[in-house]
Amino acid sequence: MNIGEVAERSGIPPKTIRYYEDIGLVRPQRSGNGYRAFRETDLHKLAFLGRARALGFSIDDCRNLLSLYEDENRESAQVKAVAQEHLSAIDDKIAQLQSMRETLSHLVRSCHGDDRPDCPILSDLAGDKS
Amino acid sequence: MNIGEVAERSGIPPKTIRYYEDIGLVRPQRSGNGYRAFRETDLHKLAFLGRARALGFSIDDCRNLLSLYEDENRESAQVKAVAQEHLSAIDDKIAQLQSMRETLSHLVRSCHGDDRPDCPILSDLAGDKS
DNA sequence: CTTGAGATTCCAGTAACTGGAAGCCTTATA
DNA sequence: TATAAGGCTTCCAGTTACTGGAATCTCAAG
Repeated sequence: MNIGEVAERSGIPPKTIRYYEDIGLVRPQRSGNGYRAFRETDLHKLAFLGRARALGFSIDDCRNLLSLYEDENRESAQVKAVAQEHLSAIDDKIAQLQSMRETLSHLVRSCHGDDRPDCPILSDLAGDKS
Repeated sequence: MNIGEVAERSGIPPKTIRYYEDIGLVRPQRSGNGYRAFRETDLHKLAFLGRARALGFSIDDCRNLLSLYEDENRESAQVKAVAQEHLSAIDDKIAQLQSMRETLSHLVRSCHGDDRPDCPILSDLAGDKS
């Protein structure tokens, strides 16, 4: 398989696949013409990566998960640990965003948003006390 | 004021303040010794930036908000538009994270997490049906 | 006079790609 | 057979918003 077909089938753009090779996540062989020659296992790996990335795992986590996946003797506890840590990072991020959202939506609601210059959003950012 | 004091009072680290000058967000004067000489207005601007950044506004948004802030003839509608767009970006991000969270927490719950290699998390990432 | 704190500049690295240029390789068509 | 289109290659640069570190300079205290 050439890179185009793999891209199509894995849903990962060619550029990204080349990047993943650069950083050692996949190691496709090469055909005589210098083109990358992907096997089914490479495709499988890339699809794995695509799903892990879609769940927000970092590249480093992905590397880790992939090696656990390929290790017959892994302990599921190791996988679970990675996932749990990521989950709690997601929770933190959600909490942070929700707090921003809270403040921001108050501000937006309080701004009349017309042609007058008076604006509580700017006042707040400027630090004006109430 | 030297950069250290401004950093202290604005809560923005010196490195970041220098960076903000690099990209033209603040333009402190210079004293004879080459040190940056900040006025109260610079400090005020930096505090403004700190608050905007804390609400998740991008540097570009900040630049925009700052210029609106300094424009006596702004229309509050412009400010509100920036804020609303950011708010909806935040909402999108929260939704995306919550969807990740959903999937991931199911997976985590379904993994027994012991010394056995069997792991639903990996199975899911590998694309195993059911 | 020396020492230490705080200031300066410049370079590089972070995360994970993405865009673009220049140039092969292959295939189809005129 | 010439050529044009499309896919592939590599390499360089840019993105976001800083942050760390090195080498050097300035200033105040003892």
